[in-house]
Amino acid sequence: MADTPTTATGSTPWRHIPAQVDLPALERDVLDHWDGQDTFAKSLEQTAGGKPWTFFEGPPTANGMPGTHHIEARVFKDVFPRYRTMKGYSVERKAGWDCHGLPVEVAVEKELGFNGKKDIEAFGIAEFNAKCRESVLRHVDAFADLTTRMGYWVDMEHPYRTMDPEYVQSVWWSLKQIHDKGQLVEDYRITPYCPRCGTGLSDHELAQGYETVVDPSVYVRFPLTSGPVAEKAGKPVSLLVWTTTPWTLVSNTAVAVHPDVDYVVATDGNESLVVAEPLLSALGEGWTVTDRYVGRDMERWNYQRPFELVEFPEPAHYVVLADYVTTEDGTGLVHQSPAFGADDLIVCRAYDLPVVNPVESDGTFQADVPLVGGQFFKKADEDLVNDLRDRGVLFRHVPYEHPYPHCWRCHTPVMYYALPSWYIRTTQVKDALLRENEKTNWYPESVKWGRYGDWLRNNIDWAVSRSRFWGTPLPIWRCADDHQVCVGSLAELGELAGRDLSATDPHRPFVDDITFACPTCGEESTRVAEVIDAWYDSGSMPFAQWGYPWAEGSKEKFEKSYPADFISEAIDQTRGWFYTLMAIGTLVFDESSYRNVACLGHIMAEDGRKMSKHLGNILEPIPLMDDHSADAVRWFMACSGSPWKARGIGPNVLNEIVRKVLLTYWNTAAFHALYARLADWSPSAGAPPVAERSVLDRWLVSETHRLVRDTDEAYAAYDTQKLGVLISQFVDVLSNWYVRRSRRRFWAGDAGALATLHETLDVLTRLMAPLTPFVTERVWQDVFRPVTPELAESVHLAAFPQYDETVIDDRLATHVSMARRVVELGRSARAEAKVRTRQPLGRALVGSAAIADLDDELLREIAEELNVGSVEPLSSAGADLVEFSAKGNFRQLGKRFAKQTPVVAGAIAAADAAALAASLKASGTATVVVDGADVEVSADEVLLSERPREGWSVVNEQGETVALDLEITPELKQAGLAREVVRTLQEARKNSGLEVSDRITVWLTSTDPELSDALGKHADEIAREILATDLTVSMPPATSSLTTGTEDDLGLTYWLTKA
RNA sequence: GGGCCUAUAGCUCAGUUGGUUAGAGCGCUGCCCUGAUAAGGCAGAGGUCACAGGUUCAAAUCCUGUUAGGCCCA
Repeated sequence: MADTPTTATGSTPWRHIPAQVDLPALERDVLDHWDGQDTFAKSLEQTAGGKPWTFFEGPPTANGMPGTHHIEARVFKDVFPRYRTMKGYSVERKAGWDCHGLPVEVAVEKELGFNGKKDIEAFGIAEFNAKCRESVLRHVDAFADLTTRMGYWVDMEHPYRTMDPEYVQSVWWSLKQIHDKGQLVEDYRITPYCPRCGTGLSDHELAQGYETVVDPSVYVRFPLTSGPVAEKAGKPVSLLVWTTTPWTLVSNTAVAVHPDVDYVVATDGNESLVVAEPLLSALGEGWTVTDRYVGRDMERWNYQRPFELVEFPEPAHYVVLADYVTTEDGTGLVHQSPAFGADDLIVCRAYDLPVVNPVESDGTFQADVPLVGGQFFKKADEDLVNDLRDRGVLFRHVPYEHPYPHCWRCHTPVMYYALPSWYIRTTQVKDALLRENEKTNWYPESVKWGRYGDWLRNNIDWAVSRSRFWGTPLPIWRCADDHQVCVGSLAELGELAGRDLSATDPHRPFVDDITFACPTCGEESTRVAEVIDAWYDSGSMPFAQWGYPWAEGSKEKFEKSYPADFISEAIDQTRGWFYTLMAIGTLVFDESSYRNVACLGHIMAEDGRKMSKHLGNILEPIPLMDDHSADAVRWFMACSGSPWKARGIGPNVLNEIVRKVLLTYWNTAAFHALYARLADWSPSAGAPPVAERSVLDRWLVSETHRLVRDTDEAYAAYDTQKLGVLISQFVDVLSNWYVRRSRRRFWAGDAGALATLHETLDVLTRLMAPLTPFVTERVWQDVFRPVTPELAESVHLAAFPQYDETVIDDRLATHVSMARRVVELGRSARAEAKVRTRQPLGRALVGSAAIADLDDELLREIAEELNVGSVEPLSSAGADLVEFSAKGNFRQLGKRFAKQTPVVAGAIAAADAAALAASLKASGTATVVVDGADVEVSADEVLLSERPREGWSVVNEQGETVALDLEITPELKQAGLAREVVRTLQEARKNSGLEVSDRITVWLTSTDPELSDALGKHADEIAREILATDLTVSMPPATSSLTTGTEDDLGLTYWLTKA
């Protein structure tokens, strides 16, 4: 690395790796290194011939600043391509920008101080769109900085942009495919509409304008004219219908009932009314039920409509079935007016009912409508209700308070209004969509047939047009006779228009000006006014990013990369990009465009609340990474908690990742480099065969292969949470068990230990590289490449490690974990006895179940770790010292005894444990008495534990026992004092700034006779431990300049100097 | 109003096919260990596993309902 702070030392290639490291500074260096070496490009070149593994980048809109939440999906979009690249796949990574859409227009409108579409038209569409074009790329640099800083490798040099002419023409081509199949059609769409402003409102605008108002709610009689109860003993029978918008009754078209709800006919003696049974109480007192029908049996009963004010194409005015009908309020019979309600329109369309709309676009009734002609729609309620009352069809009238949307600009009540709109008939490919979804792997799986599957099963046609300015123009031209031509490219348009249009900007207003003679009738064809939903743009990226099929080479690129192996975005894209990608792919190619999709939860502030300016809890992404390192942030995004759930990020959790994972890993590598350098060891020097290495080496080799196997599986299954658990646990046990227990061998330059740790760190570095690409690169450059120059020049150009299943030794794993367990219990026993670890003890006794798993090598490790002379079986203390207890193993017993389990377990607990133990040991079975009968139980059905009676410090947990012999002989006492002296001098060495390998000269004096005795007997051992070439038990010569100190508790005074 | 997700220690979260005494980290207290470490270990305090029913010999785990929060949609 260019300006690395690490340096080669002397003749050895081993670099000095500092134990402390500034991760953010390290990352800046690594970024420079990648930049200088062109590492990303090399990784693509190196794998160019490999099997393709395709990833699609979901395009962000760059008209806002990137936030910390943007890092989340980008981590997933980086980790798996890096992993696949290390596995030899060719992974193309093209960035993209989403350029069109209403949010862009709204932002520009706000900048210009505009107040609606009229202002834009006055300003000029060309000028307005130019502003949008500029706005949408305003923060591309900020996104690029974020992308670079976090180590997301994606090609930002050649991104696709949804506004580029090549992209737009590709979108046109796909729309033409859909139009030619008759699946892109014009129809009515119910839009929230402000009649004063004359404009539709977006959902976002609508949400801002809710106000609580009091509307008349009316219960109206609709007399039946057909069906089994139309005539009831000469008395009229009516459907009772409830509505809060009496003005829509003028255009009543049908009445909807729920197919599965029970409806009743009730009479008060004068008349009969039909209502849903759960809402019978709406009628009041004195009504008796005479008949009942399930909703689905009422289908197509005819009735007489409430007003005869407008002409109506028949057939209409009958009962229809609709699942959305509820029995929460009203009567369970819902008035349908498809021009003014989205649900109404869907339901009525299914019955082919007409859409009758007597209201002008300014919100007034058409002038020729009797009674209410010319009236504003809301104002007409009063006259209409009065008329209903006068004619005796009004059953009840009550004021109804509810939230109703108003225009956020002018507070005019919003009208839900049928406007012509272009639809893609996705309902026609619903079965194909369900089929494609079945083939898709969702992470987490619950989304597949949960939130997303529900959306597909309830699929509705996609209203794809927008009456706006900045978007892909809908490429449909038509003449007065509605002969439509959907144009698939500028070349095609040029042919129709008879001139070269290849350089035309395919946006409004330029394409609006192009007209041609209708190919069918010769009359003038003009473009329809709309642009398309920007979601269609982004859902087209699998082919449009290559300009398919027009751009040169686009066919090859497209065919090679469709469908994608992997996409990932946050959960809010289920009905957004995840849907539009699948829908467009299925419509155009009859195949969804992705196979695996990771669907992430949202990123919150550390307090679990949404990050917002209002709360002042926003964490800016780049400062966050500069404070904690990008690797830590990446690790958080991938491995902390479940990525499928909302998660809070902040300094606490990031600091923990740095300390527990990144620095522990770094430090283990630094430790290895330190002792490999001191031993002048080389990986090429050859090491003893694994089978001849020490037990901990053999164990670590096995665990390393296990880790490769498990992480490889986790990567392949997109399970980053599991990766985090596997790697962090491995790093912890590597540092705090393997290295800790092996330190003496490293000090001695043991080739087996050095080779084992070297190999393990190599593997660990590779398999962590996709997650934490910075620190692993630095370790690769500073620890591995200097000593093995033939290695790949970057860890990201190296191969993912391989494993050998036959090397994974489960028995050895069990044995080592038992050893660790015994150590844990031994420490606990020491703490309980209040005997410090530096005081050697004679022996530890271990329960017989545990000791069966421990060979001599492991017993030695335990003895050393616990500072005891030997570890022996508990039974060696003499049989009568041991006390047994027995418990039933519920899980085992449950299989055999089911209901009797607790009784048998009780019998085991009540039995003579010593006899039970003896019998199990002798024959493998034992007999207990259950309800007077003998029952035979086997060894695995009984949990035995044993403990000595007294004079020992004993810890007994979950069947395992460790006992410490607390007798401290004079020899042990002195050995303990020697350990204290060693400890004191090691501390002094460290404080005086000596290197770990420096040799020293030492003088010691004591004021305590017992200590003096110990110094005399253990002088050689002390000298060896503290690397003293010369140790004198006396005062030093008066002239020397020395480090000195005293340890009062011991009565020790020391002087030392570098030898 | 509908659908989905979530609810476990003060905080952040694990918890396999139901099974013995529900775990970890952070934080707190005490002690210990340290020739790489910003570490590590042992112990202590801290839990009505949101609530209410149900299934079962046995429920944090399976079922039903309720409450609260989140997301999407109306």
